[in-house]
Amino acid sequence: MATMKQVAERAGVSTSTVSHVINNTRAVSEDVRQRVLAVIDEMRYIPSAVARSLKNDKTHTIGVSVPDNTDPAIAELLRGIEDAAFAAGYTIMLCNGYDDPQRQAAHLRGLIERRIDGLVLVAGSARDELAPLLAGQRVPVVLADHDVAADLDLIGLDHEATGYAATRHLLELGHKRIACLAGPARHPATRERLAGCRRALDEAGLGLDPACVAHVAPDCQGGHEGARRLLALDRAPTALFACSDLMALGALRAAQEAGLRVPEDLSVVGACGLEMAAFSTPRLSTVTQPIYQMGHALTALLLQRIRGEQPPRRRERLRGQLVVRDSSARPPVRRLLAAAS
Amino acid sequence: MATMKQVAERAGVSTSTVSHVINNTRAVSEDVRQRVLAVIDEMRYIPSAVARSLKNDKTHTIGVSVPDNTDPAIAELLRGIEDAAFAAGYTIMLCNGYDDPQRQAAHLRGLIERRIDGLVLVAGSARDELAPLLAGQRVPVVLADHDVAADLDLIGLDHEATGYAATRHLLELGHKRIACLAGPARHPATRERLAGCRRALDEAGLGLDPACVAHVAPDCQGGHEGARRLLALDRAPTALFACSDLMALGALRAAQEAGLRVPEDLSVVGACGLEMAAFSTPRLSTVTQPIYQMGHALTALLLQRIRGEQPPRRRERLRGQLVVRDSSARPPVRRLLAAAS
DNA sequence: CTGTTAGCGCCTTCAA
DNA sequence: TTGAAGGCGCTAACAG
Repeated sequence: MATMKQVAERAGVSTSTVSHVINNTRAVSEDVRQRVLAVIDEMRYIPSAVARSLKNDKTHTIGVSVPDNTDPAIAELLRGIEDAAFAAGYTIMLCNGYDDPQRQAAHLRGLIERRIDGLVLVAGSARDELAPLLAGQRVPVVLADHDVAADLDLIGLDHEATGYAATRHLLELGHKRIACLAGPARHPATRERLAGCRRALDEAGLGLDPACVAHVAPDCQGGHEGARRLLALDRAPTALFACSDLMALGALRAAQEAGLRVPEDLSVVGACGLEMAAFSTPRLSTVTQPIYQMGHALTALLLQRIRGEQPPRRRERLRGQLVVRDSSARPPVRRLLAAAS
Repeated sequence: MATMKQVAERAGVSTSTVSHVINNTRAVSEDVRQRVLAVIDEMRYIPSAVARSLKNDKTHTIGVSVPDNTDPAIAELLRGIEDAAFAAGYTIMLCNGYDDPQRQAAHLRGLIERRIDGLVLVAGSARDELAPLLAGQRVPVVLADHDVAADLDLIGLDHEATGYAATRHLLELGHKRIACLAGPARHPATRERLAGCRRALDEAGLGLDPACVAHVAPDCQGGHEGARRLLALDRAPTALFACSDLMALGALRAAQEAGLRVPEDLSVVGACGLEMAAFSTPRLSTVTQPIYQMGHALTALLLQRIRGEQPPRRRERLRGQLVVRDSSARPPVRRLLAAAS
């Protein structure tokens, strides 16, 4: 791989001249510039960002640590991050933690070794392991959704509001017996959505029956299992709030298998706004989440910090929007009467 | 950020000694080693991979260029790549090309500047722009699925076999009028699946009616539109082979809206093996694809090349497997008769 | 307008 | 068992 020195020799100039034509960093006579450019082209010279980084103490690379890029929500976040980063000339280093603190810590260390300019962290459940690593270095860090430390920027989703909105919707349709299909209890997002659900129920004077909460894996499979369990309850719910669309899709299937029609016998509301949730049968009512924007905003903020600007500490949670489609409707009359009696 | 020099000073030794305790690269007396280690810990020293890279001409980083990480198949591939890379101590640099040659070329250049040790390339439709860049450098490159140059390793999917298997399945059920919901015609994968479909049809003496092929965007939306078009045909098909599960899901919805029951009135077979395709209503019959394995194998191969081993040029296409679920069945009798008349 | 030089942080002979 | 020194490829004073 050609080096600047070789280019300089071949063009009969000094390396600094080559450097300056490349970076437009000082006046160079036109004929020299042309000659240098020609040699660069001829030798297919591409400057080494690693040498540059060593000199400038900047890599123009940002680390992104996520639990699992296979989760559609994470994939969308990643896209928002990558778009913003690319527009600013930055490249992404991607790490999947799989909620494994060991692995996450190892990844983080690798990123720091590689001297990333900044980090977008979706901490998952493992906060404690990362704190010491982060503390020692002064790498700008922004948090996506999962909180880790109060003195870091955080842009997340307002899960409580999401849970509340979904549940209110069900309540307004007339449902009295509402169950919640929740993700793993250790995930804060799940807990918050559940809290929002509970608040709506409390306000309606109904309360959330602990038996009506199923904690399962946050995917179709999990949603399927959880819904099956909930639908087998003695006083089965007439409506389900699933904390994610994937789980909701699993629930739709469980309802189908139980011989229940959605929405006639059972209403289901999800949360996330996946594209395919608009194409399920029935089309899923859901609370969309501005995930792409979250990734984009997060990255824009991180880049500000990297540039040394000192925007005020940002801590906010974006709100989604209820989209009513075909999976939610008024409760069946019989059940309604039964519940009222 | 602490440097090795600072550590050396604080520990009262030379930098070379520090280097050697870090890398276990020559004998160091136990007390010195302990002292150095203590200082490292105290100063939270983390060695700089960029300096190391400059010296060793290795970054332990591999670039990954994909069309769009939001596509579930790509996300899965990415996961396979990341897993294999992480296990070997490598980190991923992710780039989304969005099928935009300009952007892809810019990304590739960025990766080369950063001196990635190797590249996993999902070329999308833009091959020509990348060739010159690749040619100049001698970065090991492995191709995922999309072919670009014959002298590069390629591990892909056997799309032809996939199309064939799906169509055979439909044929064996007794369908005579089979349509194909295809992705953009410029995607080789689409063309190959279509070719497999055509071969099966030809073998059965039926042939593929051009009117029965709809080229649409490879997502739910596209599948929905395409299916609507196909189902509105004069002699509507009794079965649909969708070149991806996402499109198949969209087709399920279109059928529903057209008042057709799946599989009683219409059979649908997808391809990919998404988790959620097992939870749709009805559950989708599909041809699964070993995408994770593809990513894993590709990366293992790339790492071999990076290490300088010279495994024989590899060119292969992995086969998926037909999974029959609930979206495919024998054609409706009336239509069968109509088609036969 | 152009060249010389000193390092960025690390590894690695070569000496001691 | 340890240290000194040169150099990886590049940038940025500092001279000329």
